[in-house]
Amino acid sequence: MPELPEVETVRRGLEQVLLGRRVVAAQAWSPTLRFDVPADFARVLTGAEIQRIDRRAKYLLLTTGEHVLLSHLGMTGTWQRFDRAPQRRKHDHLGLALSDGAWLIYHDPRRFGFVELMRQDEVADNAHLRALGPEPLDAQAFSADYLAQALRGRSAPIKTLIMDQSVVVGVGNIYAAEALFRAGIHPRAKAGRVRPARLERLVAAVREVLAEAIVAGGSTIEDYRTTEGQSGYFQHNFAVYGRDGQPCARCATTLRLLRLGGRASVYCPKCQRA
DNA sequence: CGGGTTACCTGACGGC
DNA sequence: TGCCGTCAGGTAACCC
Repeated sequence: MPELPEVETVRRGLEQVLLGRRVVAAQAWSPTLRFDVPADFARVLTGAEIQRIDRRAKYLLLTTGEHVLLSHLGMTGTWQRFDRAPQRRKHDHLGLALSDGAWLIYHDPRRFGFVELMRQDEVADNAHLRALGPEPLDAQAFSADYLAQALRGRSAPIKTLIMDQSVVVGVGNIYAAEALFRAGIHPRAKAGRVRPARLERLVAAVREVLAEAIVAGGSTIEDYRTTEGQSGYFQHNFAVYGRDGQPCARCATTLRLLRLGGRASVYCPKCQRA
């Protein structure tokens, strides 16, 4: 589900919910998500004060005095706030009771998400975080020059590689498709052969589409919700994602569907060229 | 190493 | 109604 704009929206929501409150009780109802829930989840978080909430790539990092809770939402994970202890629903896996009486619940039907606990000094070499590429909204780190160097010599489709979190983070299937449309690049173009001027457009398009989607609170296809349970609304602005068979908004050509690495990839055969 | 496929899990939807 | 196949915002583990 959630790509960078959705995770960033959740991060902002969690700041509202958590900062300045204490976790008075923590519970893990499910022993495993994608991976095992840490056995000391409840012990470590009970009594903790969350001092900061950061996002790196599609990961959320909740920092207490000593520990960091790493959370990835997978495809269908949500962190949702309730005014008071809610009735436990199917697929509610984790719960945090807060000092203001609110509860924060991690809900994830497919259980592709996961949480991990570590000490602050272990963050830098955490296996999930270590190999990540630059943040796309960091203009210094994610430049056309950087991207050209990262893609040099690579024959995989450009779409596959901009979704590769070691090349650039935060871009998933929706925003890859949207950014490639905006940049006029065919999703199957061989990554190492895309000319510098077009990489320049792609870098700009990635940044633009992500920034617009953050403003819109992300995109809700089905499961994604903010901490307040709201849907995002960027899905109303999709130019290509989920629109195969419909006319291109720019040139009216019928949008086509490709499958790359098992992922649906919709594009305009006229506006997007290899 | 790079590139490609499969697996993880549940639910929704379409076809029969 | 129900069964079966397919698909879904991600990523890690395999294979060659």
